[in-house]
Amino acid sequence: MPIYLGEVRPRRQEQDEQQDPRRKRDPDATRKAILDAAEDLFVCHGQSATSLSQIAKAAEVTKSLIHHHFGSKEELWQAVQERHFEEYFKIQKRMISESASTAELLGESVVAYFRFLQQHPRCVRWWSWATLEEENWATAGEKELFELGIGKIREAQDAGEIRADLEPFFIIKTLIALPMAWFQTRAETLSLIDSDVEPEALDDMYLRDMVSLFLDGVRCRNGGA
Amino acid sequence: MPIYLGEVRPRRQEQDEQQDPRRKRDPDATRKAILDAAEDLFVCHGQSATSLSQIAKAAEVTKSLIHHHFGSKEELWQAVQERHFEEYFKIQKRMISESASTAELLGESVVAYFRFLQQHPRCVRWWSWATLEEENWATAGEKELFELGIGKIREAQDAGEIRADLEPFFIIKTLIALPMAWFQTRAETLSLIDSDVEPEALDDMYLRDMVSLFLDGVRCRNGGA
DNA sequence: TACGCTATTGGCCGGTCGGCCAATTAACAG
DNA sequence: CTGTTAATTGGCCGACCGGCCAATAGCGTA
Repeated sequence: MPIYLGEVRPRRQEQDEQQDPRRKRDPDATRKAILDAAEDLFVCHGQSATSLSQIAKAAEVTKSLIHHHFGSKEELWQAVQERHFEEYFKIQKRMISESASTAELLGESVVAYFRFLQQHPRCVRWWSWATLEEENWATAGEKELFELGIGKIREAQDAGEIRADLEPFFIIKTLIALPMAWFQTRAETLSLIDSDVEPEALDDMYLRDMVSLFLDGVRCRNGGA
Repeated sequence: MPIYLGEVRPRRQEQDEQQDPRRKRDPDATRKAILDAAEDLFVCHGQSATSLSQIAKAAEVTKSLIHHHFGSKEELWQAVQERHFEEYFKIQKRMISESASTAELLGESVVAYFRFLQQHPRCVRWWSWATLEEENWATAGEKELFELGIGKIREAQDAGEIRADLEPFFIIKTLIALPMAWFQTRAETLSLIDSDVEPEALDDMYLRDMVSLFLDGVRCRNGGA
């Protein structure tokens, strides 16, 4: 004996019906709605704290439909992850490819990465969940990204722009760590700061010092040693 | 899927019975056993993926007993967290206080912090869970730690050992981020490296380059600019 | 010894979990 | 128009969740 807990709104609004009133089934839109809702909730609460019921409700879909399209909760998580990282790798790859391999390569890269994470807070949280909730193997896309970056750094090292005594892999690790860690702990940092600067201003202040420190750390010294 | 960072030892071994066979109740030992088991499982799987039944089984205790001693699951998590961070802050505070505030302060500090995390992998994971699973406010202990570190850095800046144009708070952020991020992504890194170097050797290689980069970034340049 | 306190136990609760299944029905190919 | 496919639905399942409670039993104390 089901109980009506309020009205169930249709997944597709009236505008959609005007666009195509005959179409009452749309598996692609359904899949997207489920993926979107799942990404929201997974990013917010993590996988194990998110139930299929919540996802179904948020996507305005029945729970059975999730199983129909994705199989299990685990497979849904994988599907969301694939879509997420596909987008991420595409953007990062373009970023690295477009960057010059000479003078201020690393400075531009770290700023670009910082701005990217600033505009995509989901990336930070998703990546954090992923490293905690599953065995973390490097994917092919990740390897490709590192190879690309290592190549660029080697060029800059050969050109004498960057210290040759530092392993390029570790430089990239540092480049990634500094922006990522900042946004991972952003809320905590804000509560740690007494003054009432706006978050964006604080971001910029950190970025300036961080880039300065990083560049001084990787650049060749004039005086040697 | 999950990573096990240590086994849960039985609460009372046979030796204990020999020590005091009459003693069949020991609330303190029980509390400790529950906290130990909870810490193991929370660190491994996070709070929401850990059930009270699992904790009870691991601690060799009934579920009711957990509620008796700690109230709710949430309160148990808090209790574990308090015990964990109390230990953490004590060690860190001693580390900072003992460090000199002159020449190689930051070099020693970052190495010490790196070694600490290397020997306490739980800290990395616990801290990661904490930043994801709960609203993260800076605690009093954390504030104290930062104040302490900022003071030390200011002294070094006044002594001309460290660049005065960098905000001490951000220097500390960097100092923490570089070791933390390394161990957060350690498994992924190992799968990314083709060669079969031992993990400890890789740690040392990263540490050397990271410290060198960090010190070059914060130290005053002879030539100015 | 007897009593009170509480650590400890086993059993139970309502609710929710992930997952499965049969029935319905829209879309489409012939 | 008819048959096939598959998107979609509601209902159901056993398992397990966190939490509660009455009963038991070991300990300190009077």
